Amino acid sequence: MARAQRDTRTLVEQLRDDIIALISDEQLKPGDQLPTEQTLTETFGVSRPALREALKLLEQDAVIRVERGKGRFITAGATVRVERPITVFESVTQMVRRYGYEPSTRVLSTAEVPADEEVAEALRCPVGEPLVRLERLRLNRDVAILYCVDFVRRSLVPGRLYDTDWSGSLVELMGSRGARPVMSTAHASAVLLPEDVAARNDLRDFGPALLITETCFSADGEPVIYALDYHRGDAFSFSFVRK
Amino acid sequence: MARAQRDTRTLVEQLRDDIIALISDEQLKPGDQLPTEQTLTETFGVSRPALREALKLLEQDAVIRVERGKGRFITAGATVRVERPITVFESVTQMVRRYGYEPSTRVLSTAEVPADEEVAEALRCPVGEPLVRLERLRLNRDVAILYCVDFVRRSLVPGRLYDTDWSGSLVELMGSRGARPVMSTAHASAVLLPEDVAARNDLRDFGPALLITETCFSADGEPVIYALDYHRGDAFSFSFVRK
DNA sequence: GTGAGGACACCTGTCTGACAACCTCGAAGC
DNA sequence: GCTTCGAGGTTGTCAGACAGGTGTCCTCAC
Repeated sequence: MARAQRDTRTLVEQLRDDIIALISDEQLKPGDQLPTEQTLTETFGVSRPALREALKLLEQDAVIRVERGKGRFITAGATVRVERPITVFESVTQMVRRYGYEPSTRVLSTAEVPADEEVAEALRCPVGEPLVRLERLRLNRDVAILYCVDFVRRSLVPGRLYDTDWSGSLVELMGSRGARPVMSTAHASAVLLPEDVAARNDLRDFGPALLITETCFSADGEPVIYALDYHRGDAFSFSFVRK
Repeated sequence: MARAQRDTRTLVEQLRDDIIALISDEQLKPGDQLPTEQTLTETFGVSRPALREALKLLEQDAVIRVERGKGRFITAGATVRVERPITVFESVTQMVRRYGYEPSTRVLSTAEVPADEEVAEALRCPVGEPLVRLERLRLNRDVAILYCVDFVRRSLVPGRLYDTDWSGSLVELMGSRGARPVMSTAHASAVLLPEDVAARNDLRDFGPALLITETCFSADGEPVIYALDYHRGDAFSFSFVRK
């Protein structure tokens, strides 16, 4: 009862964050014991089930470890955190801005193409399905930092291709069409720009690229965008936690 | 009570997996409603608190979404899964094997070096701290696929450097020293092999490399290994989920 | 004095029952 | 036809209780 209800989050989520704050405040280190359930319920003024749900979340997050009959203990996961990991979904546009770039976008080409096997599998559509293929380049102060190829189902973007503004965030665009991507599966590898692309766009000095091949899904689980993003090697570095 | 107790996992964890199985069995799709708490407690023969803890875990995993007063619904996260994502910690040795390679390891150099600023910050030790610098190459059928540089505190591997077998998994080695890494923070970027390394080891044709810079932590939260792993671009591709 | 055993306190795991807050939808009243 | 109200369904939260594992300390037998 000792708890403000302004917060729209559920009690459990507040509790989870409160406990993290407590670990930080008390400077608890890996191996240290967390206060017992009874103590915590009293400190936070909540019931045991609510507290236990919050603790369970932290346990799944590898922040704490539980030993029956003994107690709960801080693990290494409590100290190992990274800001804005690549595993949090965001649009390429957002990501680029977050890196401090304010890029201009150059639309290299838009075309209606039939789905080949690779794209068809990713977008779960028949081979030959009409798609829009979008080819773009993002430049920061006239330096190309990102070369992107995107595929979306033609049926999701009806109308004439040149009536649409393709220079903004594709995620936003799909969002306005009622199919906003909210998560994705991705693969990362290191490549060079395709030879013809480098030649056509004067990108010989692009250097090694981090290629992220990403299939974006909308809230109803439908694949919406299939994207190949070539990140200039010396312009991007992605972080993540492994546990 | 309808539940086998052989399983050493806690009831909640079994429940979480049971619910995932149920989603799969019933072929529930994103947007579909999950059975209500009451229904689920009856089908699984468990209490509501236990069930709720399991549901909370799935909620955190973005498998389900809850709307108060309405019910729980499947989200895209239920369908979007990836096997063996890069976000699960494992040793480089394990990872390479998982890719189907059976590489030989060539130890290029071992040396005792003082920590420079970059490494000192990662390993949270003073600049100048004595470290072991280990330089290795992994070859698959005589093709170099991975070039690794590792740093560990000298104090963790006492004894003469050449008395230690450095050709195996460094994670295992540290494990036998009581400091087994269990998680890490990592950064990925695309680079070329350092010029001198390529020259010295006849690696001109290595091509673009996916560089993963990783700090590995032991269970007690101490940084144990600082590693630079250059993955040959055409030999590796890492997958992960973003949500 | 010493070692083995048991009683007990402490902790987490699980269950039961209850009430509050929120949503939907239909029926009653206007 | 429209609005209002209320009943029923669903999740959010709480209180209390018992079960089972762990560690400690005391006692008792030797």
